[in-house]
Amino acid sequence: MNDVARHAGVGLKTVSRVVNGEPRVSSAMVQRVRQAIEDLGFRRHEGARLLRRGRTACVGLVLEDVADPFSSALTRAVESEAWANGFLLLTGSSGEDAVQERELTLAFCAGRVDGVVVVPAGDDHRYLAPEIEAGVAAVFADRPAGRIEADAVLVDNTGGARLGVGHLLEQGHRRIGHIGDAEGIFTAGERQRGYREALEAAEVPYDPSLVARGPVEQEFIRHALDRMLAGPEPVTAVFTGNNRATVAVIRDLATRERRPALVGFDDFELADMLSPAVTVVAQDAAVLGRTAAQVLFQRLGGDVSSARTIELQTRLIPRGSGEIPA
Amino acid sequence: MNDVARHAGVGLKTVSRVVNGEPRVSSAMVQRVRQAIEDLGFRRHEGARLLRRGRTACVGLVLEDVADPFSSALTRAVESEAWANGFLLLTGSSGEDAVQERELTLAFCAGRVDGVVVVPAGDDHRYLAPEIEAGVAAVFADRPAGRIEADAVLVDNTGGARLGVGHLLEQGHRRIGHIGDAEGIFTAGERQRGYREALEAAEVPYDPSLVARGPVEQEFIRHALDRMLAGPEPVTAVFTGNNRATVAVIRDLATRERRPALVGFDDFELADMLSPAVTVVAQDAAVLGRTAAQVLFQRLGGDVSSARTIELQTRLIPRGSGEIPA
DNA sequence: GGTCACGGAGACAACGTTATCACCCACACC
DNA sequence: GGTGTGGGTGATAACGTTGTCTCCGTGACC
Repeated sequence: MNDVARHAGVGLKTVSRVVNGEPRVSSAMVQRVRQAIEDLGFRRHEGARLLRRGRTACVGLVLEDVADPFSSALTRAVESEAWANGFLLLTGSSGEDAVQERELTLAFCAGRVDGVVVVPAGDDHRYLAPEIEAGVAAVFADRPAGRIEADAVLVDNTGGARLGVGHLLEQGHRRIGHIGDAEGIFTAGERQRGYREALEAAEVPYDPSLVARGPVEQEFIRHALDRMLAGPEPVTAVFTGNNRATVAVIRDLATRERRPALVGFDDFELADMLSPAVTVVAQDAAVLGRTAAQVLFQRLGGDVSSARTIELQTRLIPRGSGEIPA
Repeated sequence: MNDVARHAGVGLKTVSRVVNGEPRVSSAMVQRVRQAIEDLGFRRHEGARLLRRGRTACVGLVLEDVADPFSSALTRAVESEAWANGFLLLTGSSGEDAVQERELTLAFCAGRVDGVVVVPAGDDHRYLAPEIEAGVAAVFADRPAGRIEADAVLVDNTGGARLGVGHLLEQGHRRIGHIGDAEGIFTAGERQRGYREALEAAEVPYDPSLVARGPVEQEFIRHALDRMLAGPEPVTAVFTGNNRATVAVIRDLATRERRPALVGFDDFELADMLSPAVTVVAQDAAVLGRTAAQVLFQRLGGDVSSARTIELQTRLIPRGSGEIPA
């Protein structure tokens, strides 16, 4: 910029004014400066600018795994919202690991993003308090923050699970198994609660031995189904707590004679093309991402009202796999 | 940092030294500074640091669409490579639009990323020349750069298509249709070339009326299949040029009586669970992303050898849909 | 004709780091 | 006892912007 100023024979500040399109510069000056910029191939150094201004125009997004379809839809939504606000988006995957989540989030904050959207893996986010204190906006998506007050955009997991299990109960099922994510994952707990509530509302006893929660590994799923389908009172239906589990169950059931009814939480591509087509409780990742980003930008825009939680609704998409009668 | 220095009663530079773990600081000093940092909750300002050092420790990734499974696998790979090198990753979707790609890439460069991995949408990348001149490393992934010299990591699209079409020819098919991405998309052209080469190698005449290239919209696919399946010599097999087209074709075929054999370029989740399970030519997005990132970091590490192009191999995964005899 | 307002321009200090250099002291060497 | 030598430390100047303040005209107003 110094070079430009010299080359145009004007003051440094005048160049700055032209670059920023500030008023009160005579058109002759503008011309000269423009020409000099052209000649020297000058480009404003964003880093320096933001050092001075105190903002980076970047927001961070911490996900469980970028490659997960739920995450990618969420990313897409946050990205387009960010872009619309003139912000760039940094992304990173926590791999469902609380330490990694923390490292990543703090790395973003150290890089001085203006805000972060976090799909938390851990349940203690006190580490973020100093950052929030320092002015970083933080919005939690899909799962709430642990041990700090913060904005969150969630899905009505319990209600969704009730919807899915209710659908199975309507078909006459009374022995309904549940396979969900490991202990400690917020959404999984909420969905299990919905499963239980639906059963109890229908006066079907809740049987803990029909619930399997653990890592979504083909091995784990196989054991769980073995157990549920064995014995004098095998399950006639299964409610899965996430789409990876749903797919794993479908894979496993393909190897078996007995095919229980199935309803899964979270939709996935080609669910309608399988036979039978898979009934799911759909949550809208795009809306989730968009909403979270909107809250974030409201905060960045100066909204200092107290933290709020938004809960999005789910909807049942009956496709057939839930309608196999008991 | 000034505050820390005052609080600890030491010089500014000493704080800097402690923060950066530089040698030649007495342990007493380290203690005092550490304490002061603790007391004041000091955190190094990355922006200022990088302004001084000239690097941002950020790389950008420009994709067609973050939400596409191919892209997400690629993202994941680039991300983990970046993270391993201590870099943060910025992502953005071009939406297969050359203008958007350019805007996004330049926005990354303006944000002073140290390098970019670009899955190009356009075919003219001269706009990147000044940036590369200015020291930004650029690696193209999946498709080559247009009108500039740059590193590229590609897939052997032509060979892959030959593989897929060859598989159909082996099953006795002679009327094989091809549905691929619109004109102007590099990979689509290459795959169509492979399709043609395979036919000619088998002395089957290449019939342009059996080729449909356009946007992956259900409507377009329907028309294409209508045409291919009508007339006195309908196709007995279809080779699709990308996974979105493959899925669209499967969706469409589900509504028809006549079911031609099908081989698709690019694998997708649940391809093995459909009936018939879908035979595909698989390309490894993770390897592609990892390789591109590795080349990028070699460049950032000071490798100034001339631009090179790496081509990755594909492999055929026979699952059944290609084995329907003519 | 003096003052006032205002448009146009530049000097200078900041933003928060790091690099360079100079300094001081202690110890070993001739 | 001078003279290196080298570890430990701090002043100071960058890095490339933008905010603030000042300055200089020019025309309008009393």
